[in-house]
Amino acid sequence: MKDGARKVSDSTSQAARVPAHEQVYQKLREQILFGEIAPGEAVTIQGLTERLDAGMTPVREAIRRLTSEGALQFQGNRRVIVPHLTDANISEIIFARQWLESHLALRATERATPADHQQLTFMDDAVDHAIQQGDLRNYLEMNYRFHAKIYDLAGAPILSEIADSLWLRFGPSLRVMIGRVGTQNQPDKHKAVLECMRTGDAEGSARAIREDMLQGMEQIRRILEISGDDR
Amino acid sequence: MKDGARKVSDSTSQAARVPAHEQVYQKLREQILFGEIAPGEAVTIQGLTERLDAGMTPVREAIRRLTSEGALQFQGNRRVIVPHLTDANISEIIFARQWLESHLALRATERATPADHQQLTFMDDAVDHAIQQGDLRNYLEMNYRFHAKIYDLAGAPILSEIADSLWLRFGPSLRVMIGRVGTQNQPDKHKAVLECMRTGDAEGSARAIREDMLQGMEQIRRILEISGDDR
DNA sequence: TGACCCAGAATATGATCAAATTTTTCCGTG
DNA sequence: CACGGAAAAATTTGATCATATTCTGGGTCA
Repeated sequence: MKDGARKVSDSTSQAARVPAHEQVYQKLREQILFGEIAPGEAVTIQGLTERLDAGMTPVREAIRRLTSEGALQFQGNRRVIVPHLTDANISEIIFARQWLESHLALRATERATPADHQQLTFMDDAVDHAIQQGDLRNYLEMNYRFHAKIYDLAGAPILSEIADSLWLRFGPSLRVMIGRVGTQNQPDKHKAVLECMRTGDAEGSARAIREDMLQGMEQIRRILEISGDDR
Repeated sequence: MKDGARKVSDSTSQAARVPAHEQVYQKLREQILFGEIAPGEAVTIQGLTERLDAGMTPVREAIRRLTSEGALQFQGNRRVIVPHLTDANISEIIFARQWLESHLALRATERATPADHQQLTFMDDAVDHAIQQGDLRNYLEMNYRFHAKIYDLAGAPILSEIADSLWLRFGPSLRVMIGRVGTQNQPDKHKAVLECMRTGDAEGSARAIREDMLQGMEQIRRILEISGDDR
């Protein structure tokens, strides 16, 4: 009954170890994180089963997970959307990230090895490259990976998860903001962070990361304030 | 084929508006939060379908949600357990709760009305009552509700969610701790918090809540340190 | 001790039922 | 005669379950 043109177990040869619901989760997560789904846009189960070529159950589970993390939002009735950020939301996120990013950067600086410094430098170069190319999607991804690497280095899994989940909340709006302002106008403090990490200046890293974060978040706030039109 | 001895829609008469996966989530969440499932204990899908008298799909979704929130943990293979807390975990939770609880208490103090003060007083009385009775389960629940009410008053949904998810992480261990120490030896700072809230001393509330939290968390750390045996 | 087999548990699909939104139809009014 | 709006039909989408399939772990036998 399941004869021919299905995709039984050939998907990625040896990637069969990863359960479907996990794969679906990862894919959907990235699509939200990097703004492929706009704030306010609806996410339907059946739409995703086609879009991601998956069954209904795995999609369902992925949606639940992302809803828990604040990346998606129940819409009273049983619709699910990518939430809009309110001004109050942004304030909360800024408040939380001030603590989180500073602390994680501080710990990361203390624990990072030269090899880690090099990896971070590569990532930052990739960010710069994406900026030059005006490659929006790649900019978002590389910028995220830079920060995510720092989270990872901090060796604080719980705090890292919280930071990650915050990123999921503002990711879609970040994309809107950059889409309007352009990648060119994105000054970041990554160079300063790298310098501090190399010299072991943990406090300095924390301060630089905090400023980097604030720049971005305030820019999001400004853009979303002006244009409440993206619905 | 759906006629006879099934449980089609008779479960709770008019509670049909709440989806099953939501109900299952709430129930399982409480069971974890109030320590009915011990750290290290396995949680099986089929076990829950019986335990909560639910279908397999809703149970699955509830487990995914709780896993996202850190209340459950994938065990490499496809087992799911209530995670053990490590010493490092506790440090992270303390760090996070220090700023979260303080900030939420501060905001709550600024926004609370006399009616809210009264509700909090009732809740604290319930805590005291549970302590006198030595009613472990009720103590845990009322203590949680006291804090949750403060989160609610703060009017900061994102931060509240984070605080809630942290509670899910240490809930099971809190139960272990109190189960060993007894409800009697649980001094709390709730009275001080209430007094500060009534007089509008926001900083004072923040400090008192922070101390209350620290007391509890350090006690958990101490107990778990001594006895690595609960597995 | 190591390989094999079996039981049980988890993953994943498709079918089926229910709810909600959208579209269509129809009637009354200006 | 056209327009607006309410009611009803139709379509779309979500919720749940029964079932088939796959994988893990443990026990047994050589």
